[in-house]
Amino acid sequence: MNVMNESPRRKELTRQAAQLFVQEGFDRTTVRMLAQEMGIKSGSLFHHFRDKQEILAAVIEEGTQNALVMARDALARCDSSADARLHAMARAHLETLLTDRNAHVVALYEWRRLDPEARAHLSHLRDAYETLWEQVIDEALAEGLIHGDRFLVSRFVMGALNWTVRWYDPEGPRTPDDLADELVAMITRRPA
Amino acid sequence: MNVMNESPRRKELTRQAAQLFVQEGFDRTTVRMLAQEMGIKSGSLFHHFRDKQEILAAVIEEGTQNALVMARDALARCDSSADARLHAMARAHLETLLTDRNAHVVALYEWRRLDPEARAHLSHLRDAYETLWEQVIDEALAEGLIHGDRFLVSRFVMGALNWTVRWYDPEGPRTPDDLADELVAMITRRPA
DNA sequence: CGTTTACACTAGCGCTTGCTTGGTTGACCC
DNA sequence: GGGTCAACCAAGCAAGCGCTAGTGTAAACG
Repeated sequence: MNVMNESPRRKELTRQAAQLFVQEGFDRTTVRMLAQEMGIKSGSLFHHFRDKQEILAAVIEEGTQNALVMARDALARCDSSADARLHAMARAHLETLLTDRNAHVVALYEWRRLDPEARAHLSHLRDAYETLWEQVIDEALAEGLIHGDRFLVSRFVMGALNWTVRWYDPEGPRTPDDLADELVAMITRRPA
Repeated sequence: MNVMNESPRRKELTRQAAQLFVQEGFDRTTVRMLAQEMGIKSGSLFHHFRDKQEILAAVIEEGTQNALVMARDALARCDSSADARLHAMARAHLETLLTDRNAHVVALYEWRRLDPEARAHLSHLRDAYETLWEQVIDEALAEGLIHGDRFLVSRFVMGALNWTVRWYDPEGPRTPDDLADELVAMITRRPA
């Protein structure tokens, strides 16, 4: 059992697991269902993952890692004005939420099913991401672009953004960038 | 099996079930755990509820029903200015989220575990609540208190509010009213 | 060539799950 | 004081669960 590796095979299996976790929820997804989706038998699954928990952790790690990379890239690519950076973060957030939807839905809904060790490890990743947000919020506050409590504003913004997975329809008329722009407009006191 | 009634006994059992569902998640909560928490044996549980699903539906119905009543009362109690009504809705929302926290956390996290019939029934309740919000948002838009797309603004606000169950600490320095006021300030373009 | 390695299989163990069945208890009612 | 009824219990069934053990196989390696 080569449990620790980052093989492309394992990446693909993780992606398929995410799909099922979204459809059925973690607890209702059996190892037999996972195996069938992957085109193997349930026993073979444990060649790639130590146990079912590890599959969940892999899914969430993937999604969070990607979000962090996307956000850092987006910040690196834009100028230093708080407005530009706020837009960049919001757009990057919504873009990962779309392209990597399954993994993020799992991260949002099944976080509590992680065992304590996995949770501790993944908390660091998530904290790094949230710190990015707080920095950008701080800059916007410093420039007078927005007002209010830094802690509360960043929580409110994260909530508004994450809630989109509940109602956003990719087939609808609105693009993720539309949402991002409207949200930033809403909190920066400029007409949309 | 007196399944349909609204006995006070059943209300109390529902409250205890909500507690467990929050702690363990619906799927991980066994009927034996529920029975123990209720001080009865697992078999006796099915005297009060048809099956495990019905307990979940009862928990969510309770919470949503209460939220609807609270919101309507709050609106009835305040004057007709959009600002006052916006505050009233936000405060009422956060107050139920606090006093009825268990039921609302279950509604937010375990909604997808409902079977189709229960979901259809409860959707109406939830829609009624969301319609209230959209009306108040409409009034605020009409008065020029806020700007933007009615649909998007109400979704963003609901997201920001519902996300609070993730991070809000009732023991902390902030009251629910503080949060409500800060949120309204954030979207109405007035300094906090 | 023989050995190793990655990946898959079959078969099933030990346990837990939601739920059923058949029966007991005690409070209330005419 | 016999009948009714809500509330509970003891016992257990059939199904499904995560996971393990042991084996097969084909490609890669020296």
